[in-house]
Amino acid sequence: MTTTRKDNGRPRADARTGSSGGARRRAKGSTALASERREHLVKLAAELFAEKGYQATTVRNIADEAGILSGSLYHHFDSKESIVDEILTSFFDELATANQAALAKGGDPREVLSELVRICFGTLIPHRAAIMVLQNDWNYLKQFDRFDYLAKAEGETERLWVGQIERGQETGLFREDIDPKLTYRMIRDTIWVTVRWFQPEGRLDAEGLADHYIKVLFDGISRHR
Amino acid sequence: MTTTRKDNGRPRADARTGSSGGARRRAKGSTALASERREHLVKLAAELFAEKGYQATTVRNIADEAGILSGSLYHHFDSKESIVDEILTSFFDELATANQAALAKGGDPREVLSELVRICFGTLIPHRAAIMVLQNDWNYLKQFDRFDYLAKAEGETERLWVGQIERGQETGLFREDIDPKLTYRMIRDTIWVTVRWFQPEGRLDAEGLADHYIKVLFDGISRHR
Amino acid sequence: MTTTRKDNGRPRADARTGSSGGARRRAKGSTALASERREHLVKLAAELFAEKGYQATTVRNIADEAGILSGSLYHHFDSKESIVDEILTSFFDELATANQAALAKGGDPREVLSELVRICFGTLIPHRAAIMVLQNDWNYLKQFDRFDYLAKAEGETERLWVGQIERGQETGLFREDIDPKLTYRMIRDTIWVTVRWFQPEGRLDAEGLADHYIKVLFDGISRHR
Amino acid sequence: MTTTRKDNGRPRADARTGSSGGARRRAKGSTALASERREHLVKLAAELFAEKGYQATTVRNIADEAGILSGSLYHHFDSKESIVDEILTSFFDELATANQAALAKGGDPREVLSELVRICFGTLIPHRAAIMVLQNDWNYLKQFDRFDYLAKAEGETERLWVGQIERGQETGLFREDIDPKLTYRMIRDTIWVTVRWFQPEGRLDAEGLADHYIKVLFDGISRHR
DNA sequence: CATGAATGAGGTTTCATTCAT
DNA sequence: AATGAATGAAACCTCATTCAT
Repeated sequence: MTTTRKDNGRPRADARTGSSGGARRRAKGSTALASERREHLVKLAAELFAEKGYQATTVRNIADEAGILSGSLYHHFDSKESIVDEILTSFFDELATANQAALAKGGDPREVLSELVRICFGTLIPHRAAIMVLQNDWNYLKQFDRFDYLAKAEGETERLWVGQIERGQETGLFREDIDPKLTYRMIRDTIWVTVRWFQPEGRLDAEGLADHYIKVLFDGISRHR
Repeated sequence: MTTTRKDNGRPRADARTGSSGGARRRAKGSTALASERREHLVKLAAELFAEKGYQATTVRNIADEAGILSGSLYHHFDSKESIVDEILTSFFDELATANQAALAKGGDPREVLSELVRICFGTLIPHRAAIMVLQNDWNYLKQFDRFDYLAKAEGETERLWVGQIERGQETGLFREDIDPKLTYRMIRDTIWVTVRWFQPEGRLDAEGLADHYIKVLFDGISRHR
Repeated sequence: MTTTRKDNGRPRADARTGSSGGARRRAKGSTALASERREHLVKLAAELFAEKGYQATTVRNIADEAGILSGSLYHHFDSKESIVDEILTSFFDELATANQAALAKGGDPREVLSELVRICFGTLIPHRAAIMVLQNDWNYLKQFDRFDYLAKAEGETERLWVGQIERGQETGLFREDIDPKLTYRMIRDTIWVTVRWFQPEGRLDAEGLADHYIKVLFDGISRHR
Repeated sequence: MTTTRKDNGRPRADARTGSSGGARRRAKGSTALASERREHLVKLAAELFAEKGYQATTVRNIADEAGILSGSLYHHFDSKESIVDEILTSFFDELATANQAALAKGGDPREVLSELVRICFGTLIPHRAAIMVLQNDWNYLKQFDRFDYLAKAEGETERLWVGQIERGQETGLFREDIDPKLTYRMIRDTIWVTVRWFQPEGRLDAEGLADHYIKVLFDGISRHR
């Protein structure tokens, strides 16, 4: 996972070259340093993608930011797509891991759901770019086979959430008159979409946001006696 | 408002065109028919923008869909921007009008807010494209001075909603421990973002969605007593 | 066959666009003129391909020759590949037709073979570029699925020739101790490869070349009795 | 000839390097081993050139095949050109030597010509790559001054062959009604071009091919009484 | 002897837009 | 109202080559 790679770990559908492709080894020394440079570039790209959008960010923009020529980027990455892929993969991997942990920890559905919400809000700062890209450019990216895995990952997450909501209904914790799937989607969207206006330096930090949302989510905005 | 126009009625801060571009409108013959053709083209463009995104949709895509050549589109529109402008303006105009009406009708904050929510969900179908563009491409479009008016309109809407929430808190209808502005944003985002997955033919129609959401919004997902 | 087209008549494997692609009609008036311009460009490209090779010729080279910008070429053609495709298709179509005609005319194998040889030499001038490209760049072009049809066409031609040689052996006209397939290949290559040095203005024209070759082919270079 | 060299022994008309590049050779330690490594690399490159063509083969392809990075190739070679140069030189040197030997051996023109033909076919396997490159990429390579020597070498070979054919006509061995130069070219091309489809493991080996061709060449494909 | 990073030039292609007809 | 040709800028990407380490 931390080796120097150009193909982002996923198999490429590179039909044209065909022929040999035999010798692409590399395993030597400076993996760590190479990775550092690479990660730096990814970070620069991520910021630009978040700011201007994936499509509107040119590879020259990225290269300029890094102080190199656009062609030089291709020493580190296969393509513009593979940069964004790396950003998204990193996000999804971390999210999946955290979700699994929350589930493993156990607790009643309300506790689990709270934890899941907190996890989501918790990614807002470290994975701001990934979430921004997903919000703004997913519609564009989804057309490429390369990103099919994202839809799959989202499907699994949905199952996880919906499962908890249903369990909550069965155990009498949650109202019966809400649709689990619909509710999940609204929760999900409500959280992620905050990335558009959320400012870490603002009045509320991510945790504060989470608390606020959990409050509203479970009990609504009405005053209950 | 219904004349054949190329400049979309709004003054543009388009430095490039300089001073000459002022008087390009026409007043010729079949205004009505021309307008019809124009609206048809806008509708085609809207669908494409919604499907593929504004940036990813080329003027050729639009022209192809209309069965004409891309250059011919410029008979009807100044630019690609002015097409999307038209789509967005139409949406915002209608929304503002409806909002004003809801306010004028009066009622307690809970009733007004319910109505505002219903209005939002009500635009999901007729203005699907505009909302989709706003969700996916706003980050890109906002960089152009031309679309500054959208941010302004949004600001006004915010004031309107926040006002109602605050009134609800003052009159004891809503909890004191929620942040009005934050709450507004979450409501707003939650509603609009549904455009991404909402399918009119699905289990729930827009009205059903609205009912569901209002339920959760006011009372949360927890079972009370 | 003579309509204005960008896709060269063959289906493209354009997976990415997917979506709509509905309206690419065109059937109107100036087909003839459009075709003229297009054919002119093809001719310019053909000359360059013949002179410098397909790979070494840039679309900018072609555009320069035509006095336009490289991007403008894409108003007429899908891609550089489709230009060369057009050149090759035109050659193969004509050759296949002529071959069929020669076969239909009948005659003993020696007569038919003579005619086939003459046909090949006859294409040397009008289809110089296509033959040159086939000689020099086929190894490169064959890797693209798009050109699979060329290999198929060549296979059919081979069957045709080999059939005649075998018939010649059966009827006692040709020696039994030659391999029909091998012989065909040598004849074929010997003819086409002349395109590298053949000069229409030289001592021998294409017909002279053909006569000379037929002489050697049937009776060898030895003096017989 | 066997020293480690980067400039391939031949003076380059390479204006770019200017005056400095003259003294870059090395005379250090393991000349023999270095030479071995070098030859190995040339062989790898040769295979790729033969398979994909010179232009289409990138230095990265070659480096990949060798399991090193593309930049590392420049430790062994001046440039991509000097690699192919080495391949071609080796072929031409060997061919010239063999041709001289055939001439020195003497015999009547038919015997000499047979031997020359056999020599050509004999290079098909050991110098497959060189011949392939000459067939496919000569048109491209000839534009560089560096390869002028190839045209010169070919000129000498032509004189040699044509001389034998003319001698054969004078001595009554060959028909008078064939053009010596034309005939030479056809023989030459017919032989070399087989490299495109010749498979050592196929029905006929190189010698078999030579026999077949010599048969047809001298006596034609017709049955003579 | 090799790496890893970068250069710089140039490649094909895209696309909003213009304009004479 | 539309065509068809072209522009011009810019996009992504490739690749031979250089060079400090």
